[in-house]
Amino acid sequence: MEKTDCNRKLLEVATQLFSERGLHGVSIRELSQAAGTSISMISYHFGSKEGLYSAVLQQQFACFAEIHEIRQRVSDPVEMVESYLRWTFQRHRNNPYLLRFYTSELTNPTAFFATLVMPVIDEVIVIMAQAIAEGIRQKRFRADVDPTNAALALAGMVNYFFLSSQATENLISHSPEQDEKLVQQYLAIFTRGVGAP
Amino acid sequence: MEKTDCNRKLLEVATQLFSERGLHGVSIRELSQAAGTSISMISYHFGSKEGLYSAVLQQQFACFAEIHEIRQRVSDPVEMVESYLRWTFQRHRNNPYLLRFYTSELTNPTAFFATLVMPVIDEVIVIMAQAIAEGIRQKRFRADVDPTNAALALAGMVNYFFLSSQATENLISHSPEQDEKLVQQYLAIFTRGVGAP
DNA sequence: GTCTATATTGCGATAGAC
DNA sequence: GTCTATCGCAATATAGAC
Repeated sequence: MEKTDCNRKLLEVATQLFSERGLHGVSIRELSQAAGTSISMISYHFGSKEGLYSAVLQQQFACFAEIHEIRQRVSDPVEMVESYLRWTFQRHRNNPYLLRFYTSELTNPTAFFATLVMPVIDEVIVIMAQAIAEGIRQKRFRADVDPTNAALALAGMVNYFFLSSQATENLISHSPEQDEKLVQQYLAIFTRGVGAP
Repeated sequence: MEKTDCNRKLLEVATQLFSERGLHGVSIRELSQAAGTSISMISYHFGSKEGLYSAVLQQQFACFAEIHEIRQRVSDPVEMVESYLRWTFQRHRNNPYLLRFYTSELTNPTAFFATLVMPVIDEVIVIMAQAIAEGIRQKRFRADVDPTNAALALAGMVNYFFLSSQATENLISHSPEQDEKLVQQYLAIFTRGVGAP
């Protein structure tokens, strides 16, 4: 293997294997073998197995920063909800491993949860809660809606579609062609749900 | 330790430890030590570490069968949604470990996912989709709502509240005293969201 | 930068005494 | 039914050659 192509390949296979079986479910033997390199390359490039996991995690969660650009571009609350939904669908489509790290860290947090995961999740929730609060101020959303709780409900609806896909593959199509239809369904449910009468 | 009190104690500590760190994150040494017994008791009572994990899983997911009683007792679609929400809150409150096994199995499925987990999840989704379809037939919900997708959205809203609790403990109260308020918020968002105009 | 070989620790499972 | 002791193996990490 040439130069530090080894580095890239390790990150690639680690992303898949860690996402499928978690930090403890994969050995550095299997990782190095799947990457077509030797076991010592993990320590050399990433310090340790946990160092490799941490590098994967950082790569996975980098896309959450995009929420800031969206917030800057979109001012209308309803448009913000629609943008969030479409962005979230695209995020999961562009990166089929993301949700596994996301939920795996939420339910069985590793040492990196507090520094790498929780901050970016909170940022998104806070920004969406702000958008919803703005909708309430504009009297387009009901005054008795709790912005943070509504933001969680919104995130829950869309993320659960991907979270449950393993269990519901026989009940509903998960084809990307349905995505825009689903965005509109969730948008309709949510905006009518929190909308002023 | 007397008689097969050992059995009970092992199940108890295994439930906590497996929920926190997953099947691969806990060793039988640690399990037996935490249970105040010896390592060989796991093989003796449960065959293997995986056998113990399987026993825990069955115990955890037994409560999902309660959905059948609810369905039998409640005929009104809106009432069914409210009953589902309250039942789900109670399920998570009665058993703080349930959601971890639930999502851990969804994202990093073990050998038991297909037989122990997926069937009970699907049952709940199917029953709720039936209730929503009935609401559409009664023209109380909109005709353009997809029942299965709406059932997933409903499940997503409420489950995500618990799923994200580790990340959002600084953003929103997770005290049980708020539960009824949250049930009403989710009920309002969902029924208005899918409701006929 | 990458390999092979190895040191060391911890794993799951079980044999055999009681 | 429960224990101690141990087997065989796989784990992470690293030393040292190239």
